[in-house]
Order: sequence, then C-alpha cells, then structure tokens
Amino acid sequence: MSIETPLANHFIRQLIREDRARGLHNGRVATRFPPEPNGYLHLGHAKSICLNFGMAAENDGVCHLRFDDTNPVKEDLEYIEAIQADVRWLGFDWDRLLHASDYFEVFYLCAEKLIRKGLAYVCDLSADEVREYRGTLTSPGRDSPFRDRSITENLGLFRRMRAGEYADGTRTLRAKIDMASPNINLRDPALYRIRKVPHQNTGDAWCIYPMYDYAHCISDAVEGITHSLCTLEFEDHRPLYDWCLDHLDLVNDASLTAPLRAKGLHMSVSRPQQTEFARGNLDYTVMSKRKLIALVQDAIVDGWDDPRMPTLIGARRRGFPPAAIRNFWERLGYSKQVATIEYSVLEGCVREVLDAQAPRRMGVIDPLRLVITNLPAGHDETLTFANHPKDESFGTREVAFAPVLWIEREDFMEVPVKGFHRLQPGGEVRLRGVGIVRCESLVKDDAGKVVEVRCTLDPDTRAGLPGADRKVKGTIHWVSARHAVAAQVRLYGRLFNVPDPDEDEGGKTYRDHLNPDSKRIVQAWLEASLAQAAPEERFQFERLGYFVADRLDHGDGRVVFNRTVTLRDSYGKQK
RNA sequence: UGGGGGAUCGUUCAACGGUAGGACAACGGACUCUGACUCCGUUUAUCUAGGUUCGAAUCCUAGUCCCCCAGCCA
Repeated sequence: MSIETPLANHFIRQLIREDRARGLHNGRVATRFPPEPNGYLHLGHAKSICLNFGMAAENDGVCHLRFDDTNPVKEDLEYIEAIQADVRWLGFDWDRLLHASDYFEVFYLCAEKLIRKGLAYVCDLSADEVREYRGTLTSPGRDSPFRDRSITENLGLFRRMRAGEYADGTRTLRAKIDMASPNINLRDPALYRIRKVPHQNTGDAWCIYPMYDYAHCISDAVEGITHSLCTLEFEDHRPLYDWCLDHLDLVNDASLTAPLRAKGLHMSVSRPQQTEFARGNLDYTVMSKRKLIALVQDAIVDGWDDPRMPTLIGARRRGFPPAAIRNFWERLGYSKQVATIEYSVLEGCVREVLDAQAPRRMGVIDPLRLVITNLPAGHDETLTFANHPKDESFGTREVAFAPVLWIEREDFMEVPVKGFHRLQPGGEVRLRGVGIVRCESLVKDDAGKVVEVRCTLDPDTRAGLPGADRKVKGTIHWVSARHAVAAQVRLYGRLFNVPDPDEDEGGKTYRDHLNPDSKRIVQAWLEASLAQAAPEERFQFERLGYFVADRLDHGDGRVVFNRTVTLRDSYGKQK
C-alpha cells in the first residue's frame, strides 16, 4: 500500500523542469538546504527541506546541506548535530555536507575584487550613524563621508581590518550601490563586519565575518547551485544577490575559487537563480525561533523535543511518521501566498500513514472494572487477534482474556444519552474479539460512583461461533485486569487554544493563549505485549488513537507511551 | 507615505484565454467485531468596478485589502 502522495504541479517544480528542458546549466540541478546552526529545525524548515531535497531527487540532481555559519556569536555546536539528525530522520540525505565558513577565503578574495572594481569601500561610520545615513522607507539615504575613498586606501584599510587592527564595530566593508535606492537593501549594504570572536569552525583565523546577503550568493555559486530556493522575505534581497554575482563573475574568474581547489574542495561554479516561496504556518502553534526558544527556556514545555513542540525532534517524539510530514508539504504544494494551514491537515496526514503502518493493540486509559459473572473466576484464555484489520502481513498476536477486565470508563453510561451505542444497564455490547456481554448490575462506592459493572457473556456469541454474527450497536475494547501491564500514557493536545497565538491583540501575547490542558499524564492498562515495544514503535490503540513508545523514557521495565493523535471521532464531535 | 510580493470553497493548492478542479474540514448516507478505515453523495470560492474578447480566475485600467523591508541577524 503506497502512502506517498501525488505530486502537486507547483510553480517551482514547473520552473525547474522548464530550466532543465531548455538546457540551463546543461540540465543539471543542484539545490541546498542552508540552516543557520542556532536553533532546532521545525515543521516550517521541513517545508524547505522537502522542497530542496525533493527537487534535486526528482531531477537527478544533488542537494547540499550547508550550515550558514557566518555569524560566530550566534551559533552553537549542539545544533549542528541535531540538524543533521533531523534531516536524516525526515528521510533525506545530502550529497555534500558543507559550511559557509568553508568559503571564508573565497569571500575575502571576492571582497578585494569588488574593492578593486570600485564597488566596495571601507566605512568608518558607527552602527548608529549608518542607521541615520540610511534614510527611511520613504526618504532616501545620504552617502557615507567615506564613500569616495580611493581603491588603494580601501584595499589597505580592508587588509588591516582582516589583520585585526581595528576594534569591533568600528568599521565595515560596504557595497557601493545607491543610497537613494527605493530598495533599502541596496543602500550600500554592509558586506563585512568586525567580530573578534572565535568561530566554531575556523577558530581565530578570522576577525572579520561576511554578512548573509554577501556570503549566501557566493556560497551558492561556489557550490554550483542552480536553484537557490528561499522564503518570501528574501524577495527584495534578490537584486543584491544578483548584484554581487554579476559583478564578481565567479564562473569566469577561477582565481576567486582557487583557495577551495587548494583545499581539495572541487565543485563546479555556477550562476544560480534565487526563487522565493511562502513559508508554511500552522494554526494553533508558533513557529518563530525566538518564541520556540522562549518556550524552552521558560520551561513552558519540557524541552526542544517536547511532543507539543512544532520542532522536528518534538514531532518525532510525538510519534509523527516522517512520511506524514513529507506528504503534508507535498500535498500542500508551494506557492507565494502566505498561508496558515489548519492543523487538521497535518493530523490527517499522520492518521493516513499510521492507519496503514501501525499495528493494532488494546489499551485502556481511563479504567472501569468489568466482571463477567458467568465465567469461573479462574477462567484464563488466550485469544488470537489480527494485528491489522486490512493487512494480513501484519500477522496475529495472542491476547490474554479473563473474567475481570478493564474497560474505558466512557464506554459505560448509567444513564445513556440518545445515540449512545455502548454499555448501559441492561444493555448489550460486544467486547472486541470476545463476544456480547449484557450489563446485569452495578457496584458503586459510597459516593455513588460506579466502580464496577457486572455482566454476563452470551456463550453463543463467542468469536468464531455462528452466533457471533448477531448485531449489536457497539463494540468496545478491554484488557484483562490480571494480565495487563501498567503504563504511563501521556495525552497531548494543542499548546495554544487560539488559532493564531502570534496575533498580539488587546495587549495579549502568545503566552496568554497557552492551553493549560495541553499535557495530561494518566496511568493506563495495556496489553502485556506492549511492555516489549521498542522505543519509537508506533501502534494504534483501538478506538483511542495512535501511540508511540517514548523514545527516551520507555524501556528497562518502564512502559511509557505518548499519544500521537486521536482517531477521528464522528461521535464525540456530534455532542 | 517608498520599494517588493500576494488576493480562487471554511482552510490550502490547481486551472497558464475555452466546462472553476483536488486535498483537508463540514454535512448526509453505505459498510463495519475499532462511532476508526473504506466507499458514495452534498454544501460552499475567482477582492471590487470598469474594459478588451465569441469567450476572462487568466489580458488591460482604476481601486480595495493583506504580507515583507529601515540589523554591523539569517
């Protein structure tokens, strides 16, 4: 059974096919996923990952994983490992693993080339002064007083910047473009800044570090990237992307990439094209790096891998299959419309994959005692259950059955509402795989709460017998009280209780919209075999939902499951 | 107010001058030893106003609304 989704005919897929068809880059396709190693990957990143790796794969191309590590003060080694693990978990593998810092020498050579062409200058303005000179959205900026330094002076100054002769923040290298441009990105943007901090990859070899716009386009070119796919907010950076590459002409200037060949890094240089698509947002969640970090740091969640987090590591711990996330983004397609996708679409993808792939089990998360009175107290029986209702390849399993069972409390109603199909006083229900029982009496505690339902089992309706075909309205799941294994089960709901927690309205912030009931921990009774489940193994607990053995806490005698998602519930929804 | 983008069912993505279609959601039904799955059916959309055309979601004009941009972040 295939769980892959049909391919959407989105504009980037079309563009790449057309480019190939007309022989651009000799039909070669190369993409890259360029995370900054300063946070964990989330579902939004997955959209970009699926696109970049997907486009490469379906066009016989390559895709690089490139760490965009141009700012040493923000990065952390912890993230480098995590990002690789997340990309692999999602189901992708890179053709090359690279760092922007691999190209620091190239960036430097390129900067000298721009200076020599009179297209870059060293500016002594402070950060505040630069801001002041930049102008505003509606008024043009003014030229820096250092804009007309000679090439020789600029070269000398820039070399001394590199040599560490100036303090942090005292000078920058700037592109000489147009301070009156209506596009602010073109008002002599900074190319290099001084940061006397060691870099996790290059140590203290450098004290000047390139800016994103400058480094990114060169990195793309140097790696032979053909299609540089990024999100919408970079749309008005594209003129700068093009400006740098056009003036640098890396394709025809081998001297610029000589340092790479000297290091043994051989890649074909290209003139890449940037194309932007809309990032993907989900309702009832926040996706910004800042807010995610805050949730972790303020212990609102239990860490980056909290199953309620939209991080990939969180989704993994929640039990989401990677194929579901891939299908999700492929099914939505890629466009330039800013969109917030309903969470139910993701859940639908998760259920679809899990329905096909998750073996079935029984478990009771809110137990009520049910005693079958017409069976000897010592009755002990082993029943055989199919592990999947539609796929025989899942095989069968043995389930212990005895007269004292746990059933779900909500499967019994002393005073049933209209349309209730399950157990009620004097009523009948089928015990899954057993037969039909009739509720004969109740046992209540002092407070009047039902603590036990006493039933008789109709022997003619036992599974396998002709009488088993007798119709009853409801079928409920159960576990044998004597055989079941105790488990901790974590029930997760959405983290926020409004569709757009980012909407800061009426003085409220996302923190005012936290769902206090997003995590519930219960003690459950499960089929004994579940104690042997491997961490991260996924199951459907019949009639309850999909559950995953916690990848960290389950095992060594502890039985710990996380609820990934409930089953669709057309009954619960009616009420 | 400058620049860059975007407006199609509730949500999202198609339709590339020729019948507005899919997915999810919702609703109704069939099936069912999971109120699941599956199957069938139904409801609902081209931002507005003009224009071009035999024919416009698509082209033109004028509006309206939404998003992004004033880091030595990415």
